[in-house]
Amino acid sequence: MLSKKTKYGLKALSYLASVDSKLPVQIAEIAEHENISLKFLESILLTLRRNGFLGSKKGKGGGYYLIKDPKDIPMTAVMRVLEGPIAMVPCVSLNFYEKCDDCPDENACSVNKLMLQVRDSALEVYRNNTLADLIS
Amino acid sequence: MLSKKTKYGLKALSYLASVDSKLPVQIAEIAEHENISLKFLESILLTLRRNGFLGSKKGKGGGYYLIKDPKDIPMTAVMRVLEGPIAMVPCVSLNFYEKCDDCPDENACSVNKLMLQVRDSALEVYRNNTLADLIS
DNA sequence: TGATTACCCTACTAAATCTATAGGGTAATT
DNA sequence: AATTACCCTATAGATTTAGTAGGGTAATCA
Repeated sequence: MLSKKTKYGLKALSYLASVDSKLPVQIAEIAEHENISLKFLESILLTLRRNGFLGSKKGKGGGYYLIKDPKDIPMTAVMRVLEGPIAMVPCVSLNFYEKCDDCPDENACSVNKLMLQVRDSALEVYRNNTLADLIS
Repeated sequence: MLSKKTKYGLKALSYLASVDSKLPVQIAEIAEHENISLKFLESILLTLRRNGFLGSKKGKGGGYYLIKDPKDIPMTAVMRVLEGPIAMVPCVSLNFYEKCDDCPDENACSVNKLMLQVRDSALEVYRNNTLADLIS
């Protein structure tokens, strides 16, 4: 299940990409337009800024804005920051690998075998989609 | 994230498919071989039986066994029973559809657009894999 | 320079879900 | 009739989610 955090983050990014001016957009405006709790959105935008997706400007006329061109923002990066691992089990994760404590041999594990394919197929989708693709 | 329930269920099914006799296998044997809590496994096997994947036999020499040939058990069916919806958001789910309460227009929603592709790619993997494919 | 605006940060919490554990009941086989 | 193994209910600790509350701080503009 996709977390609300990821969902809201994606919506916020999409909104920022759709207004397409480089002017900062206030949190309140995004929250209202996308029906998101203001305080919750605030924390999400903060992590997006810390991870290099957004810039922010304080003071009057401030707000958040995209740092890069939407077509240069792949969904792989966004998903990893917001949702975490793309893989459904740690033992097939590229960026968050962890060994299963109950599984003696990964290569013989049916779960591993299946989830490897699921991860690859999801990765392909995320790699083929940039933020620009989502708003067209 | 894949739940332990699904993980254990898949492992149990794989084990039953790998022994490939039609003789019932006791819960305790599966639990020990796959490092699964016995009582937890018990409840998982029960739901698999109720959903037409397994048969059971009581009494001495009893246990669980596959009802169908492993190559006739698609992962789509297994995943839906154990894990629930394959889609990451209800608004793109085929079998568990639900409208988003915060989203005025699904067709204009970027999350919907992305998750639709993710669902389709996952579905393709699950459709192309039967239980037989996982143990070979 | 001072008021305003908007970002920034911490702490807490209600609710839900997950992952079991405990303990007993019941049905089928030998 | 005894044994074996399935079947069912209830409970609970841990973790995660999805916020809420409240205040602090930095930058802008008049």
